[in-house]
Amino acid sequence: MKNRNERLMEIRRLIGSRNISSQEELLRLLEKQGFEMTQATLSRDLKYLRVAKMPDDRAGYVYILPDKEQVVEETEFSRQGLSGLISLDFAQGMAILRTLPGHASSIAYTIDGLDAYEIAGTIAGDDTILLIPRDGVSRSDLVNLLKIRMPGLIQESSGSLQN
Amino acid sequence: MKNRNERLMEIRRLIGSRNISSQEELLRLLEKQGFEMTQATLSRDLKYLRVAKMPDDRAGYVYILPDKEQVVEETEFSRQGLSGLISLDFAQGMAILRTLPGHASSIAYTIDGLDAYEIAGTIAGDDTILLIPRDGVSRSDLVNLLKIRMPGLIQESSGSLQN
DNA sequence: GGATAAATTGTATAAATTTGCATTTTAAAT
DNA sequence: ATTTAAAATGCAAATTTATACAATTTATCC
Repeated sequence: MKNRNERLMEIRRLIGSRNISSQEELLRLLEKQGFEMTQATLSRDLKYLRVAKMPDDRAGYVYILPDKEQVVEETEFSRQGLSGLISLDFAQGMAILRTLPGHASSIAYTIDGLDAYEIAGTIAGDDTILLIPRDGVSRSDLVNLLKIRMPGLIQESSGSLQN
Repeated sequence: MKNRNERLMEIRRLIGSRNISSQEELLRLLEKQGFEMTQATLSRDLKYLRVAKMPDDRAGYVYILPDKEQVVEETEFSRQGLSGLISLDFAQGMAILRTLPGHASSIAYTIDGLDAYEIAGTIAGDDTILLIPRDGVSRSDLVNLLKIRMPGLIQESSGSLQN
């Protein structure tokens, strides 16, 4: 199971970091990183990750990540098994964090442990965390807090889709 | 050439107004509107319009417009008439739906299936749903959305629905 | 108008993606 | 440790999408 999650993260990282226009192409990149799998599995992974394929002037078609603020990369954090964050989104003054399956509560637990003033509380499901900031706390306040106090959790952005 | 532009507009309209998951399906809808064409041309049109195909929980795959705006359409919820909603309230910019015991997740599931822009996400417990609207979405926007796309869910007589 | 170039489309086919089914792997239960 | 259930994966086939090429339509220029 650990392998699959690592693979999912790597897929996100690759798609976020360059223009990829077919599953075969992505498959080869994954092989270079040591992941062995078939195109069929990759198709399922992309579906799971909600990766869309969009027409593009330059490359013909490119894969794009569905989320806005987001992406994660392997760091000390993920080596400790603490990461697993897929995306970070804001709505109605709150933050919605999507994670790999089963990772939400452990991440939320760690966030709670920060005892940060900025965070009023969190609610975690299986793969989603609702983070409620205190009144007056801005998005960037929150992002900065997480960047500083939980390095590795949030990675820099990449392309986004609608919404 | 006038025909092509009309067709492109109609394609945008159709994609924006409902969930379409294959070019064949879209092709049939276009034929109903009096547009005659082949799948090859449609493929080119979609590329021209930069329409992306994105995985979706309910529908498998859905075409989405590169920009924004989505229209509404009737759902199958109306036929099922399986409400179970008790009340709808607003607090902290969010909507709190109370349901009959055990009904929350199924209703939330259906709401999620709408893929409505206005709704950033939902969290369902046993008899409560927390619905998080996107920034800028008003109470009446939300109520209207639910009235239109999930007819039968909200009873006009329900007391707590003042906009 | 008539000739020519550019754009659009259909046909047929290639390429890419998804999926049913069987198998293997992993997790859970006793 | 065994058994049982659930999840993940590969393989092969089906489905879906993209495209090369030829034919057609539309625009442009004289």
